[in-house]
Amino acid sequence: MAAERTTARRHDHHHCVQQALVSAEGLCADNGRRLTALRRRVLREVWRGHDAVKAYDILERLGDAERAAKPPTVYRALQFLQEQGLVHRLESLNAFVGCAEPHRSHQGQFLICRQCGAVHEIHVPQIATAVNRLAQQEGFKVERQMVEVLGTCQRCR
Amino acid sequence: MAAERTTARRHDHHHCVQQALVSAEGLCADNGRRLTALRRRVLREVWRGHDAVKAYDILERLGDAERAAKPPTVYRALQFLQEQGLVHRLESLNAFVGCAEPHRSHQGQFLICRQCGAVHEIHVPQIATAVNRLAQQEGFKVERQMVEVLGTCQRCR
DNA sequence: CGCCAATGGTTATATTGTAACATTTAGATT
DNA sequence: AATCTAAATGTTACAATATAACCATTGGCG
Repeated sequence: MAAERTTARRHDHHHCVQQALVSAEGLCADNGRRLTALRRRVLREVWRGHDAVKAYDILERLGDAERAAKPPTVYRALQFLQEQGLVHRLESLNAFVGCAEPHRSHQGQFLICRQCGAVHEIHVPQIATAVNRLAQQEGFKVERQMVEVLGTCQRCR
Repeated sequence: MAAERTTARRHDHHHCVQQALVSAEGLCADNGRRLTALRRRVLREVWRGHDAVKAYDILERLGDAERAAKPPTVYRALQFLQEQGLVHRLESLNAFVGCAEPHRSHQGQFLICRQCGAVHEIHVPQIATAVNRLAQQEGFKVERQMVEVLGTCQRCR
């Protein structure tokens, strides 16, 4: 159930999901890309809670009893969603999480709880700034920044 | 050959490797851990250059013609080396890189060139500071920070 | 309608990583 | 030195993650 996966404090998770879907519709429309049924379906699964979701978990939930979904189906949808900024990939977990603010440009900074799996996207501009400054010194052209902080969230302590 | 893998500008890479091995010996001695032949061998392979090395690449180079090495052999050695702080795992690449300063405590911050694969470990205390401050606000206990910056290095531009 | 580019299905396989148990080895102890 | 033991390594088997390549379908367009 969604209840056991939603994290942090209690909240109306249905609202989160709706928000994400509406956001996604808008964003895809703006970009002239199609948010197909499959992609919406996958996005929904990613938004099952606020923790990271594995590709193969989505896969399982996608298939009917008779015919199971195949990996490329999910990976393609996930790639699309990533390109649109609708989901982030958490490299340290090999998993995915929905982006709550796909409009805002950001780099992907996360607090990840080892205990409960909650993923909290953060926005610390100082990090990006410091990275960019150093990169500039080094003559390095930044394309993507990933910041993943593993630890224990407030609730789990 | 090592030459084609060493990155950034020309340098005496043999010196890097020696440095790393000496460092490793000292560190293990201090910690009362054994730097066995196998572990040294793996560390050497990780230090083949300054780019990230994949576990299965090490694996191939480990085995004799007759009997190939098996995955757990490499993964165990890598885990040991990570625990000692002698190598870092690059989550975004599923690969490993030697740590040039295993004594200094740090969080693992890297500039990774997509072109040539060069991995440049950086030390930007402002990042750790900013992360820690935010984590504190959130009541989040930090255990590990990962910062991986993908882009293009000076040479490749 | 008929075309075509985008999307999704399917098969097969590559890559990455681990569990579980057996064997060997290095160092401590007698 | 012989013996013991914990650490290290070997081995088998498999789990988990991901992609290549090719085919079928579909949705929008002239």
